Amino acid sequence: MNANLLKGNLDLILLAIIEPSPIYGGEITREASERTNGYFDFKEGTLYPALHRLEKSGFIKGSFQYLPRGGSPVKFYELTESGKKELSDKRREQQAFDQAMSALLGKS
Amino acid sequence: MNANLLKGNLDLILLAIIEPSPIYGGEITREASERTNGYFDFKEGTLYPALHRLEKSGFIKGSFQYLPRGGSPVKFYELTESGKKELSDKRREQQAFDQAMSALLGKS
DNA sequence: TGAGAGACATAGGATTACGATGTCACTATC
DNA sequence: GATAGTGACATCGTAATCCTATGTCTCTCA
Repeated sequence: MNANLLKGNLDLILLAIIEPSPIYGGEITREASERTNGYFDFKEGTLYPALHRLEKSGFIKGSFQYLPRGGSPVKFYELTESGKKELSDKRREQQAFDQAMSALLGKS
Repeated sequence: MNANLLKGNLDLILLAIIEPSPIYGGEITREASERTNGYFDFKEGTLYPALHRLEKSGFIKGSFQYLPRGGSPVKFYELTESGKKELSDKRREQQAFDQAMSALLGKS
């Protein structure tokens, strides 16, 4: 996978994965990988700074919780209201970009 | 336009615009803008370093030529054989990324 | 001759993905 | 019960890349 293609799309992807229900870091990576047949494989140095960025911007909110199976507590993230708006904005933005790309490349 | 979305896609766009026939910088910008109704508006600080990068990589080849209407000579670029291969590789890469994005976002 | 336009060029800053590394709490094994 | 292993979270430094700002050069036109 070309790393640069991810730039500018990572936030959108994370917001979209978090949207349905609270989820923590490791599960986000697994979800992204499974749903794309291994195409996406977020590294920790990619995922965690991005989550912090989103939290700092107020788009997501995290809280540590214990899993039923024990172990260390994990940080569950969920969308804030502002995050929901950001998600739909970014979806639109991405569609506009896709459309422009198609106009240049010719959809084939 | 979100600048980050362009990252990793600029080379593909330039190669695609250059492919049909030799073209110089200013015309590339105009072409990109016209075909996307003004969505793309490459800045000089974006365009020229990118062209240099592609030329240094051997994907395009430039030569100064005078325009019929006079003025300073302009630098026409055209694809090399290696550039044609790069273009088709990048097209494929982009399609794979699109597909993965759709799998995550749900094409709607 | 001087102002302006068009094309090409590049340095510096900002953003962002990622490799490398570290910490911490718990689990399993010997 | 000491030791090694695992999963999750965290952060530093690097590399890549787009863009703002600035500059130069050539030609045209007033």
